[in-house]
Amino acid sequence: MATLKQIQYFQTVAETQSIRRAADRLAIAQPTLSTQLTALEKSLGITLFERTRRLTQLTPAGRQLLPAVKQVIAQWHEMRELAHTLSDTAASTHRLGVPPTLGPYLLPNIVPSIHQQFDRLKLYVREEPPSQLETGVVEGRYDLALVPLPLRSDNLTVDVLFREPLMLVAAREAGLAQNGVLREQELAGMSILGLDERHQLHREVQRICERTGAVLNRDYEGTSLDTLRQMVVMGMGVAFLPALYIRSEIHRPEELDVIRIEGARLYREHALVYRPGSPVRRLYQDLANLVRERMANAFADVVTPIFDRGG
Amino acid sequence: MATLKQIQYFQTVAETQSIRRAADRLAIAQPTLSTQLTALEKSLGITLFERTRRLTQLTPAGRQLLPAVKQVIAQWHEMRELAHTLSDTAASTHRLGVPPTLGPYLLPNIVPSIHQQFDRLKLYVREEPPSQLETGVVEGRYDLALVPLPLRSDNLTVDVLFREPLMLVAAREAGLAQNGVLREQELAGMSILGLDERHQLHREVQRICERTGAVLNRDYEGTSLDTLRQMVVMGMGVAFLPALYIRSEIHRPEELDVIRIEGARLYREHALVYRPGSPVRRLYQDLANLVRERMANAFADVVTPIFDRGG
DNA sequence: TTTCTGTTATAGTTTTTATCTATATAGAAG
DNA sequence: CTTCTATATAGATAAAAACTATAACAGAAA
Repeated sequence: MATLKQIQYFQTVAETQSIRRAADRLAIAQPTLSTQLTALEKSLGITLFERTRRLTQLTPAGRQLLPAVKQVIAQWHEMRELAHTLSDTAASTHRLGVPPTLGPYLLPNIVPSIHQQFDRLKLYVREEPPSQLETGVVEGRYDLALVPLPLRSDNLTVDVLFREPLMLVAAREAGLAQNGVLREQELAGMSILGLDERHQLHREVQRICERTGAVLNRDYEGTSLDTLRQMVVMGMGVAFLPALYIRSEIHRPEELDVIRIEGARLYREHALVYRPGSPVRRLYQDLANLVRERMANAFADVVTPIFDRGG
Repeated sequence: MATLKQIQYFQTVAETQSIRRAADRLAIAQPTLSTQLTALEKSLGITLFERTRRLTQLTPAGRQLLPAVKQVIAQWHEMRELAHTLSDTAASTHRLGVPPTLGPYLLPNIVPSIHQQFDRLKLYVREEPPSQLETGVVEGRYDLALVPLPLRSDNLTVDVLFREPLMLVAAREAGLAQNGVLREQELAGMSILGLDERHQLHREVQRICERTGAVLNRDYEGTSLDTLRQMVVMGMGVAFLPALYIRSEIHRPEELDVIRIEGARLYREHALVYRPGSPVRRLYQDLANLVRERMANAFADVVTPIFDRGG
């Protein structure tokens, strides 16, 4: 069937113009080479060499086949080189899924650290709603994903990363801010703006409202954190926004008040998930740790890293 | 060592996302595929697949190696296709050597016939003095050559093609032409112009002069048949020119007389030579026959094809 | 839960094929 | 004519690729 070995043999004989010398160079016995050469010729249906005692040289057909043979060998070497660089698992491109309410505000803060520690690792990042991220990882469209807890699937490995508070954001003119803090009870009856229901955050805010007696305004829903924020600025109501978004995007305190709610468990938790069978799960664990450490070092005032709980 | 088979297996498993299905498609047993896949992974130092019961899918590294693998296989198929077209020996490019005093005047007459009969055969033609053509064929720089007889080498197969008369050419004003014929004796003492000694024709004319008593003028020698002819036109003397040259190049009879010498064996013989070991000698014999037939059909008045004598 | 089904991995065997050693054969050189 | 050197062939051995049978295991179904 024309093996790689055989075509390597072919090339060497063509170069050395001698079966004997080629055999030496290939470190095999001369009869082996003779046999393999004949086998190759038979499988190709071509006489490749004109064998004489003095020299073994290419036939016209063999001469014209040689470049094609070299191409095959060259491609093969290229493949092996690529395999070699890829043999470091951290040298591959991994497909990372992120939710739209987290990715843009978290990744810019951690990607540089990742590149610093795993300098040859590349991330192909895509944004999707968390539910689709989960199935995406299960079905293999992603290698790993950042998702909010709790998970629907139970067949994924979960590395919990950190807890991110949700802060109440109100227009400055509303005058809600009493030294930046409100008690949970004061939320009762308040009209809350949220995202549309395709976002995971919709449900999280919904749960908070149910618990605190606040009223989720379903007449106007944001399609992104940015539009939600604009709605607040325009005085349409107040909203719960994730701390990383606030830290990342809200820089003009004169327009908005950011208010912490006292006593309430107002936060969401993010985890890194991947298939338990992934041969590179170790790398993903390392990545998870890297994220936690980065959060602890530079974002301790914003989020709470979670080191102990595993998946 | 990563065989072609193995990387084909790799590709098939990647496509089918299942070892079982890939084994079916490859018409091998499933354990064989499992084993070979593992062997490939080991030899590449990469885990290519993430195997679960539900599906077997590529790892990030495997995903990135796949294009390179496809390249190798594609090149390999290309090589096999080329081999297939080359398996017709008459589909290759053969290196043909010709002497400068024959090639330009013979080839235009026979190449069309060759292309007609062997439509996919290609000839790479080079001109060199016959002695170098001979060694060129022996040493493998040429696949075959047209050379004048007799040969120096005795380790070449010789297919004698045809006999080409040498005609005496004189300036019209010299008035030598007596109805286009002279007797051999009349050559005695005549001053003959010839080519320089690097040409085979030099020696041939020299021999004729010795036999007939003519005198070879060594003060002025032509470097090609064309310059020799110009010397004759300018009245510097007479010369022996090959019949095919005359037929091909001399169209203005007013300038030159072409004279046949009666009774003398004034001719040269041309042969097609090639290495006896050449695997395509059969093709070369066919070519030789083609040339003879072409000469017999269209050039019977100029040359004498030789069908019987072999090498 | 247990069973059934489908998938991959492992064990052991057989077949194939690649390789070796020894030797035959045949040009080329002395 | 012998010797040298290169390739080819024969026969044996070793390597590896294939098979069958079966284990292990996850997920679906009973």
